[in-house]
Amino acid sequence: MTHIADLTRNQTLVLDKLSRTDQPMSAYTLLDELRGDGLKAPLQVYRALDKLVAQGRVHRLESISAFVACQHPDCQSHAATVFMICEKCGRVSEQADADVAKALARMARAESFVAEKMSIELRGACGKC
Amino acid sequence: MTHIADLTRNQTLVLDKLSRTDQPMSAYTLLDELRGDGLKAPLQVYRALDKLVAQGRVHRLESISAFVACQHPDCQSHAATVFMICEKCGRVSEQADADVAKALARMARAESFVAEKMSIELRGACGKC
DNA sequence: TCACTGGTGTTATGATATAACATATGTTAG
DNA sequence: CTAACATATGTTATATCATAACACCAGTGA
Repeated sequence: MTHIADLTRNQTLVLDKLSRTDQPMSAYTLLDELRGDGLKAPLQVYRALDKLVAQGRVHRLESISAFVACQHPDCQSHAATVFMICEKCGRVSEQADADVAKALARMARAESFVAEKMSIELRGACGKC
Repeated sequence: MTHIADLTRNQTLVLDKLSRTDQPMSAYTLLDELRGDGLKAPLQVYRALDKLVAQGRVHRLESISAFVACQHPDCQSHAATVFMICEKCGRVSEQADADVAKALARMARAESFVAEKMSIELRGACGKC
């Protein structure tokens, strides 16, 4: 049922880079760090990111225009995904939560709103900071 | 020029413009529409927006890099504010919800995370579309 | 008066993202 | 096989979003 598509070279480079850090990265930072691997233009990174995000392997943090590798074993779950972004150390915690999902589903229903994408992002200070 | 409350001229221009539409606007769209009122540079708009957002009179929609006037009578409430953004007609519905706020507060507590800002945005199709 | 604060105006620049077009490669139907 | 199609890629240029830096001015309070 869950088909894992094979990644192309550029997608692999981007996902590998994101997976090896615990912090989100901007598309241009990714590009800079992948120049040694032959990437030269923003579009090469953005196209790879588009695919990875569509597959759920990478998430875009809207509030900081950056990307993180999915930390979640199964991102196909129907629970809402909440990102807690530490503004001091930059680290991001990704948590799914059924209560949030239920409350949002109820709100959407009340408005006859059909949600296709959702982003829930908290910014502040993590426990270590 | 009639100033609203304690707002400056530029802040008043920006808030007026945002209040007269039911759709979010980008900073540059605001600038274009306010050129007739004497605004000439992006910073004039961004500075006004910064103040208005800090006061809670305007919200920034992170996922679409746009701004909306607050639709909420009392935005000082402690409930989480959820934005439902229709990708067809562009209209935005702003709703506060205690259940969402509680669930997010519980999650943050569990991680010892201290949230300073939060953004909750659903994108999809509204009831009319 | 003088320092301080906050708003304004202006030019320049930085940061994020996509358009448009050319080329290549793999898959599939005829 | 090969024509048609879909998809990935490379490249240049451009669009879109946001801030840095500096100068000026007006109000406030010691």
